[in-house]
Amino acid sequence: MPIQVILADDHQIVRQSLKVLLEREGLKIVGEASNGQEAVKIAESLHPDVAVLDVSMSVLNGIDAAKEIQKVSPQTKTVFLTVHDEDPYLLDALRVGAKGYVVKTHAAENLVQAIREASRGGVYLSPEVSRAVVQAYQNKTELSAEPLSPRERQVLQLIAEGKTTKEVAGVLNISVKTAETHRTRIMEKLDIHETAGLVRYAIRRGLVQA
Amino acid sequence: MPIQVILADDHQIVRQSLKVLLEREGLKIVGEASNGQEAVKIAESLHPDVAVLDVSMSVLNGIDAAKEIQKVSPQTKTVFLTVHDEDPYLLDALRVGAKGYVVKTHAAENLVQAIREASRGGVYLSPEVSRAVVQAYQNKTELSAEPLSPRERQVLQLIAEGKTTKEVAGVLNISVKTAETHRTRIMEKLDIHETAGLVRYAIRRGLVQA
DNA sequence: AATATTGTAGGGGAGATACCTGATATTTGC
DNA sequence: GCAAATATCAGGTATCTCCCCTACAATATT
Repeated sequence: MPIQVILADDHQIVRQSLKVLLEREGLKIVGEASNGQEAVKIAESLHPDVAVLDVSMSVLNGIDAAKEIQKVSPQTKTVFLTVHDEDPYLLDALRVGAKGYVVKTHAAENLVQAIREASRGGVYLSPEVSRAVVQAYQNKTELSAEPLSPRERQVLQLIAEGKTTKEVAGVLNISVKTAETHRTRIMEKLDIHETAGLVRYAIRRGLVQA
Repeated sequence: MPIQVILADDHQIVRQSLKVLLEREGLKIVGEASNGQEAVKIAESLHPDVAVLDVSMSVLNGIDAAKEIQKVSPQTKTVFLTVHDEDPYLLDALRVGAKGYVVKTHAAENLVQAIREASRGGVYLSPEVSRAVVQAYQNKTELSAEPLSPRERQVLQLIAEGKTTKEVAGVLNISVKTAETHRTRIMEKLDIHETAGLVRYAIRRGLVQA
């Protein structure tokens, strides 16, 4: 039985291409998502073996999506596929229990290998990033903790994408007042007190692209 | 005889995937490049019918690469494949004689169509961007790489730095209403309607740092 | 067991933003 | 030289932001 995979990437062309490539390798793409929220939904209904997630996606980023997916479909292993080879992204990924981390500049074989490895319970990291992990382990380097909770990060991302508080509430299916509370707490924690500052912070953190 | 294509994208995985997809459509991928400089080299030696170029690439970006390719292989048509759907990028592309402009969030069929169209001397633009071109033509607006006046750029920068309209007025020694007017016109020109969008634009344009 | 954090929700209010209309003087471009 | 763009200023309004406060249940943490 082929390994069942879902793909989440906000670029449809990339998704379609990956699908063709992965299916040629004998993997079964059972679902596609153009953002993290969609990915969580289809993971919940399809319970795939592996979820391949881009880190930077609109509405809900890959990291937070992975956390959600763990809850709604614990057997699903997560493999990140991303353009970011910087430590913080990798460490975030590991913290949410990633079974694979593949940088887009690398060969497609890496991704295939990561999916296969993840599906049988193993872990696969792109060469450079595994070097970073070893180094962090050796130095016992603590990762600078992101002060925001997952929900807050999600709200921040939506704000940075230009959503009003009302729209944020709509997307997340919560009351406007709750969205406002999140917003307030984000500003408090980051000590940033205007939208512009939040947007710049979100871009630095990679929650949204400039 | 199949259309001969070269692919340039700094993400190997994306390139490999696209290759598989395009070849399934009967196109012949005769070369690959991971940056603009490489793309120029292989265009020079292979003289493909079409060069598919990502706009953002290291070493030499897609726009400048296209210019070079025109010189070393005049018969090669250029199709841009990019994540950017903003006017300035499109304009740059058109200025260097692009025969196609496809946004990555769109379906792969668009890319295939663009390549086919370009190879037989036509032009193909993704729906949104062609809308922008038509609009610009109708309004006789210049699809300006920088549609803002110096003053507007200055105001935008202050906004992106987190200043309120009142503060902007203070810094520039103009009335709040004038600052407001500038803000309004900036939004009009850029077709961006929230602060968050303005900030992202300003960062992309390099007016402020994230 | 006690405390802190998170996610949820609400009341109320001052100020900012976004959009509408209008105007006038100056500079710029063809 | 005259039209277009630029920079200036103003009144009005609906909506949104940002801040103050409270509250409670579910987790985490200690």
